[in-house]
Amino acid sequence: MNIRLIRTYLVDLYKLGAGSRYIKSPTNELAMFFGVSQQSASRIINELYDLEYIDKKYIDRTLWIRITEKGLQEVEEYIKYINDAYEHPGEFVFEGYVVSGLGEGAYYMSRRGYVLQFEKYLGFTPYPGTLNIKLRDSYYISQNRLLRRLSGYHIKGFRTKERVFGDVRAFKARINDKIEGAVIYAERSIYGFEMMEVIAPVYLRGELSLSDGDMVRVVVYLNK
Amino acid sequence: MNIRLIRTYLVDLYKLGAGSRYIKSPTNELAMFFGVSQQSASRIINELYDLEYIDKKYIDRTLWIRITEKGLQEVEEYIKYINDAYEHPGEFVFEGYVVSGLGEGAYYMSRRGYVLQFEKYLGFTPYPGTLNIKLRDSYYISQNRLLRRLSGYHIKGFRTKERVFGDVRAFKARINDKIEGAVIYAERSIYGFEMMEVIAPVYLRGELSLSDGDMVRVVVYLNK
DNA sequence: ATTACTAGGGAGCGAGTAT
DNA sequence: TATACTCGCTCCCTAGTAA
Repeated sequence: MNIRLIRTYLVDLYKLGAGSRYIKSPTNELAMFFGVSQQSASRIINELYDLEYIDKKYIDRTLWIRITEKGLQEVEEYIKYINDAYEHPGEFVFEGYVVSGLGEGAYYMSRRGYVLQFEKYLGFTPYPGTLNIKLRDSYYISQNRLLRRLSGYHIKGFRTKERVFGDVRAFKARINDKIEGAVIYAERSIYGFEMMEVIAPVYLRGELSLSDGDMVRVVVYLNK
Repeated sequence: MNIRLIRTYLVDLYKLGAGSRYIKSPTNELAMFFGVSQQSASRIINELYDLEYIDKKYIDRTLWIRITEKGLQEVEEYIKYINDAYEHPGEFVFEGYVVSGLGEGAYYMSRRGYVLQFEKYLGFTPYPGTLNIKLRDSYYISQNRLLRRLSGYHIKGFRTKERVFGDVRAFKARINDKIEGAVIYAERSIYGFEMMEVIAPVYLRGELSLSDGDMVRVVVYLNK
């Protein structure tokens, strides 16, 4: 079954109280609650059971169900996403810790081929260096994976005599609710989705008094 | 398209910022965000457009979309439901105003055929009379429609020489976070879904100092 | 480069009905 | 009375590709 449908049915079962105990759930009643036929309710329950999102048992041939741990995780993640959508439309909020990079950010950020485009698209001249952030938990990591697939500003790569500089994509962002900068994704990044690279017109570690391990909040604008 | 799917796609578009302005939405990017193919994203967008949940326009052959007023209502109602599920699992919360009934509640509540069953299933002897509540808005009304379809406690009807008393269904409930009573649904109710009838072991108007027009909060337990 | 049509397959649905 | 199987129909999905 489609994961989108699974989530909505699990929320309905959660609403009925199946998140904390077994509840009596005759399929014809579930059917009314779901807005489907009795047969579909039966099928849905059995599919959720096969996928281990719910447990079920029968008392006098009547169905009792309870959401499993796996199901609860799915519900809670979904509810978190919905709330986040409501509270932060058009933005992705990230939290993570400052870590030291390999120091090569300064070199890249100061290449004239990039700088001119950053100025054009982002409206500022980046401080020569990037702030590396290790995201706090899996929710932010999966959000980062998603963000990275969106297009944002397209900074074109170029080549010099010595080597090739790949494409970079950028999204404007606000760091610690204070400084306007950007998140950048190098086309061939050495980092996985648990890391973010942030640039700004100023030296962020200095301006925000940041040291390795400090928590940082980055709000990425999707349409700015 | 299935209303459950519609809602999830609308939430995604809302998250992308389409709730407050037109956003650039190339179908291949939407596809990645939705987790479907480019072709499906295109189809989904056009179906949402046909159903008037979104507006769309093209700039240089690229799609820009915005959620319509109708779409926003759908999203907001859905988010409200999800939050409610999270905050009140196993309960339906209602708010409404005290209104005067036709006074026939006292007569019904004191029929021995009903009283014995109320005692058995609900654990209290109802005060002879019902508190009539007119629900505050459409959200509560649709929730009441849903609740009424669930089974709850089944109080069987009976007949006397004079007339027939129909079946009644009941759910335990807490009134104004203070008194434990029940919501009852007469099989052949004269009221629509905008009304609730509440009973309790005590005289609610007296115990809670209620007059016509006062706001009342009823928390219905689904599994109690 | 971007949208969206077409065709084929599979998922999801309700009615009828066996158990 | 309850669950859930079968069947036929529709809806939904993707790949290929036209515009």
